[in-house]
Amino acid sequence: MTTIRDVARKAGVSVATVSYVINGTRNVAPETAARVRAAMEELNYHPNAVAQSLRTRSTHVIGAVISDISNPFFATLIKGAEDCARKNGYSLLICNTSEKLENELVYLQLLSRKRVDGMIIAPTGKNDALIKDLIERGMQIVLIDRKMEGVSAPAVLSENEQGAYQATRYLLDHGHRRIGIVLGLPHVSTTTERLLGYRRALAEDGIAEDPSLIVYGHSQVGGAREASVKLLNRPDRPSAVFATNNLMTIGLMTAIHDLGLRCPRDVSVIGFDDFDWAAAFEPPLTTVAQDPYLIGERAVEILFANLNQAHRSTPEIRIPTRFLPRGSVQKL
Amino acid sequence: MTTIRDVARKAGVSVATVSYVINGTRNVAPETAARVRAAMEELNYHPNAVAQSLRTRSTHVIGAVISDISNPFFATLIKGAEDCARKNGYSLLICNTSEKLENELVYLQLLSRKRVDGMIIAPTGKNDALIKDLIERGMQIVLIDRKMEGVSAPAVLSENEQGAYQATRYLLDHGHRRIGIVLGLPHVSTTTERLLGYRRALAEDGIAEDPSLIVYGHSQVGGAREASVKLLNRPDRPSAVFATNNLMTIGLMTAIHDLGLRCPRDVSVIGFDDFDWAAAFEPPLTTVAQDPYLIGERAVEILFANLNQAHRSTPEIRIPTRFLPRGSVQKL
DNA sequence: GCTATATATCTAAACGTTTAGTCTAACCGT
DNA sequence: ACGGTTAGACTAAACGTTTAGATATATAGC
Repeated sequence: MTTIRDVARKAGVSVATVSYVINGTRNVAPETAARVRAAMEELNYHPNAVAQSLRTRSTHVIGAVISDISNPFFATLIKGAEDCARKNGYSLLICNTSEKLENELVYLQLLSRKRVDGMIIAPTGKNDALIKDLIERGMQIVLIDRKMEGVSAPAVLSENEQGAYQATRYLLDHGHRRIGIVLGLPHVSTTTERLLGYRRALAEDGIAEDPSLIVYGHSQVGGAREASVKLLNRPDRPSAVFATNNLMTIGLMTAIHDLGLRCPRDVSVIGFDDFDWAAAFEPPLTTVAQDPYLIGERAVEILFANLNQAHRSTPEIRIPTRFLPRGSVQKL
Repeated sequence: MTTIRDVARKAGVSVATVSYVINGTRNVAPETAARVRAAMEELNYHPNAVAQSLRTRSTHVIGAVISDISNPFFATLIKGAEDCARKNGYSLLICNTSEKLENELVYLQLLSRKRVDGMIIAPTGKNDALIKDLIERGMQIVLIDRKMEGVSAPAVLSENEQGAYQATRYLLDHGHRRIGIVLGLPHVSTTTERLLGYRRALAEDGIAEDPSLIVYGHSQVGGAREASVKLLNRPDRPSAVFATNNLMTIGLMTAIHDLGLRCPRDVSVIGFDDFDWAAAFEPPLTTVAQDPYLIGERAVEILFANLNQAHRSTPEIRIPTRFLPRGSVQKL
């Protein structure tokens, strides 16, 4: 690999001068600059970003800690984050925790060692200690999708309560009284917030909550399928089910299919999260659409804003959801 | 940030000794080691990976250049790659080219400057020069999903020709004679290979190729929808259509839906790529399933193998596809 | 008791940049 | 002609590690 020293030698200048023409940080005579550039060209020189990082104490990398990149929600979120990062000359290092606290810990340590300039994190939820510690020692962190009580970091989240409320409200307005809900992981904020919205709508109509209608799929398709089967096999089967994320929705639809039921004839469905295929197949799915791309984008925007300010702000940004009525809900 | 020097001072030893206990590269007396570890603990010391990289000339990062992380195929591939990378102590830097040559060039330069230890690349296809150049100067590169003629790098690919052949064969066996095909990007190897399989099956039955049945969606849902609408609006509409990747499939299904047609009653469909939702909605989609997770995993396995060998091998690995007959094809 | 060997530790140079400080020569105004 | 300014270039220290080689001390063999 050719170094700045090689370039300097070839151009007959000092390494400092080469550095100045690369970065434009000081005046250098036009003809000298030209000679340096020619030398760089000829030697096919590319500055060593590792050395630059060591010296400048900035890696231009931001770490993205999510549960699972193969989940379309996070994949799209990361796309938004990456697009925004690249525009600002940054790259993204991705880390899949699989919702395991141990993985999250390992990754946070790793990113910290790699001296990333910041992180966006969808926390598993049980780990405030390390995150707090990182923030204290100056690491820039933005929470995405989920928040954590007690950590003072910006967070970019969906309007979960409102979205879930709308979905439930819609079902109630269509005459449904027994409404099941398939939730994801018990202890993350998205789950609790969506449950809250569901409850608010029910309460509004004076419907007593039936605990047997509230089931957890633990954010896995298989788990959602099992939970849904149990839910749908009850003698007093709900007439409608609200699945609170895309994996839950797939599990629920699979269960309906496997039980030989039809949607919406036998059971109405609303899903949280919208994707291309939701409209293209039968039934066209009624969904509460989140905007994961925007979440990712806003998160790194905020990260950069804080990176350039001495004092950091810790806003809680809420990205609105959109309710998309399609064909998976039947009027009773 | 606390440095190795701080630890050394606190433990009353030289920095070398601290380094030795961190890396276990030389004998150090047990009690000294204990003292050093205590100091590290107390100071909450985490080695600076940037400095380590500069010195050891290894970043433990591999670059992943793909077209679009929000495409589930690539998202799953990246998951496989990341899982394998992490097991070996490596991280993944992701780069979305959006199928644009210019982006690919920028990213390859960037990764090269960042001194990644290797790259896995799904090339846009028109850019052999830079990739060849990188390989020549010692960069470890593994091609994924697509290959490039003339570059001597390992490649991990699906059995595209065979998969497409099977799908077409299946349609022929079900009595279809006019079979449309919706292809992705014209110049990438996956497209040409899948077209080849389609042709082989048709030729086998002595069916003359009808160019009007071969359309391109340019690997975008919108493009696929438009192309499909044109295809299905022909007076001599094909009785079956083969969509050669997941985006094409969604575009095709959307077109069918928008035209008020029903699948499989009016038109039979087979898709390339299988995903959770393909089985859960109506019609349950008959697909040729790829194994993107395995592609990603094998790719970084090969990368690591070559990283540790003086002489590198450049195998072309083919990952088998699985044909999954479900409900979207009608017998004529 | 002496050499040979093994063990534990240290010194200092490197990895490839950036950048504060210094130097030189040219230019300017008076 | 001379001090003051400026433009352009250079020197060298620093960023935080690793590691080859030197040094010192203990252990063993005879």
